[in-house]
Amino acid sequence: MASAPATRRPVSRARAVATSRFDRRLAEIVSHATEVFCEKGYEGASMRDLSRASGMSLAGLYYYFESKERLLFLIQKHTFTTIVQRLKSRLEGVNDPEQQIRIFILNHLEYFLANPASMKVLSHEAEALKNGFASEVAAIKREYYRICVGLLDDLKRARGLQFSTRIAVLSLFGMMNWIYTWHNSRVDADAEQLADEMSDIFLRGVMTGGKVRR
Amino acid sequence: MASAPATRRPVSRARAVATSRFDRRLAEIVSHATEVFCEKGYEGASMRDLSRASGMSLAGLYYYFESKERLLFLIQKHTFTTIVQRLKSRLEGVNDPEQQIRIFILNHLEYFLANPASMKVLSHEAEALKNGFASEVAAIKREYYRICVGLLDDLKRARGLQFSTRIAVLSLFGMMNWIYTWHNSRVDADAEQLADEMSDIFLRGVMTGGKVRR
DNA sequence: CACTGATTCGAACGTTCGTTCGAATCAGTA
DNA sequence: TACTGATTCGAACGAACGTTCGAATCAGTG
Repeated sequence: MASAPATRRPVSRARAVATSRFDRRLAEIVSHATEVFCEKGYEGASMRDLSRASGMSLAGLYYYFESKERLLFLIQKHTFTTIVQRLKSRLEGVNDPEQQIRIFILNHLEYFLANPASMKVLSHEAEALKNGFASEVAAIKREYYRICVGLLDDLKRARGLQFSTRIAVLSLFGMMNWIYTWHNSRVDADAEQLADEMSDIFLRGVMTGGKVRR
Repeated sequence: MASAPATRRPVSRARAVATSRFDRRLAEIVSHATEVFCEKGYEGASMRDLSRASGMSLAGLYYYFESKERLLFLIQKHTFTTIVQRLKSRLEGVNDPEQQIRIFILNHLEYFLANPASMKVLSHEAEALKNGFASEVAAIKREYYRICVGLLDDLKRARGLQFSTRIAVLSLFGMMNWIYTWHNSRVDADAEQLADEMSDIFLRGVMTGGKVRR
């Protein structure tokens, strides 16, 4: 999250207090905006919608960020950074490739179900940003993708498997990210069980040798 | 596809000719609009964009459909209807559940890669329609979903398997539909090979008994 | 040719869009 | 208390939005 007004950074002597006040308010706005973007889509949501949702005047919002696009950027960057950071800390000390992949899936789904609006905005509005904003988020995405590729390559090496890592990783992402289109917390399982079921399907699918056909 | 101007149906004596002329022109517009919706999103694409892409004046477009929303509806309905129709004809005469599922996947991916723009608009703009338009497309989607559930239930019965059909079907849809976010025809395999790889992952995943863990 | 309905378009409608600006208000120090 | 920078807002900007309308053009028949 940023820590300066959209226009000019206030060099305040009471830095800690002023900065945190600003950041807290920005975080509130980001949170409300996430819900609105989730519901109406980035293009479909107007600044006036965001104003209404956050209880702040239209003009007031621009004290916290310089454009609607930057607001989407803040949401995506924060969400993606958090999920990668949590993943790294969870993977520490685990060496078995299969366990690592199960952790990858669990981490992804737990965050997904705990922050469905953020994750929908991240998944569904992936093409909405342009130029600098887009490339910064793309860099995080690439890192996240690379981590998963690494885990799968480890698994292949450890078990002497043969399959296209690219297809496998992207299929896995598809399984996981598609959830935003169907998950209903009132009828569907929680993250842990969902992660188990998807992990089973994916890992068996990728680890079982020989053709299933016939 | 419809067969009447947006406002009032022309009761022409040369029905065959007039109707087909109208339909041909509408199909061209739909085709151009699909590309534009694919590239800029439904909300992000303006009627002026569609006018430019199809080479017809802004006002002229409204002779062929009564609103931007109805145009999206035409795209989605035609795409979905076609894919379901092809699936049904391909499934005829096949009885083995595993083969049926492989056909389901192949049919989906072949259409996906042959009509990437249509399928992206279908997948990505699933929530853009409202009320009547939305429910008509939702009905086709439900039928498509139900077919896949039926095939998987058959497989479970035939092989004595145990897994959540709902999770399996939706995971499979995720794998397949996510393709629009990553497929690059210059580096990725063709539909047949892709379908084989995804079928292998999915079917092994769902058919392999016992825990893989440990 | 004249006639008719199908097709196309320029121009404009009223609305909403993202953003800006200057003035007002607030909070915190001196 | 007076002062200062942080924060908020009403009002407006020009641009772009989806849609409409009446007139012009086209194609096909008599």
